[in-house]
Amino acid sequence: MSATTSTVPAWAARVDPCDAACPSREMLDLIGDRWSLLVLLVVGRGVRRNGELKRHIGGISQKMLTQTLRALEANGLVTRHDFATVPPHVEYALTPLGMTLGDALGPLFHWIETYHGAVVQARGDYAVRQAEAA
Amino acid sequence: MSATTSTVPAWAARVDPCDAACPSREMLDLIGDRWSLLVLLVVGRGVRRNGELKRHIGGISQKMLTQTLRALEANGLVTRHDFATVPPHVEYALTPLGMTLGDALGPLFHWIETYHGAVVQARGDYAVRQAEAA
DNA sequence: CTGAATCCGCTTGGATACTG
DNA sequence: CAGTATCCAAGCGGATTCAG
Repeated sequence: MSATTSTVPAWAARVDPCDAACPSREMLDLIGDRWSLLVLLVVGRGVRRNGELKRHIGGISQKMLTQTLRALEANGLVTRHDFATVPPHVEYALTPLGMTLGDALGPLFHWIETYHGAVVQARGDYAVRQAEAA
Repeated sequence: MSATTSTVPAWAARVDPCDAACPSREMLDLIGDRWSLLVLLVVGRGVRRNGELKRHIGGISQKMLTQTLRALEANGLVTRHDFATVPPHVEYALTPLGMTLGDALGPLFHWIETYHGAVVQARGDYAVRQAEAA
């Protein structure tokens, strides 16, 4: 560790957002929307069919579900299997690549569980501080 | 591997997106925007001042930088220290809570580095498949 | 230097109706 | 059941301007 600015956490040194061409940008865009992580999660749970997914992910519209699934498919994270039957039957599943992403997301979900309470409280404290300042 | 649906990855069992009141929803919303993760990352790197941050995070506007910092502050992830001097001097830093989130994001950043190439290739393959189908 | 405030275009995303 | 297409409102977010 050298002197100057060096106290950089390990996790912060890995990507370079300064560079617009950096993978972090487009990858962050892919998962940085309202539904991708949720869909990834539920598909990872083994929910495979369109209707089931829509019922499981409360609040998602058909449009966004399809759109999100297509994006995930286009990026090699989920597979889409159309049985070409009548009535239609389509099944989605995670690819091996998608599963590795799921694994990488594990700590994040764990953090959410663990620290959600702390965030809520911090939010309350902040609101109080704002009120006092005003 | 058992037969029916039971093969649920460990990471997929942790949160319940079905429940609109589930922490996963609001937490996912907080980080699921264009800039939050980036700002969190750069602040984690020790970049503390407004101007520096804007220069480091290519493409971010003053408006979004301030807005994002305020949101992170309101959720207890970063601190804002105003030195109340002329000219103005303000410094941002991660809270301990913010650092734990950074830690939880480490595997995700690592995944991005590791599998970015695979995603790009998958994207190419998908495009080819689309072209052939058409 | 830090940042608040305004204007405004573009995208996001929901509701609905329609197809196979 | 699965999915597309269209319409349209809301808000995200950038550029600019003003202030302390």
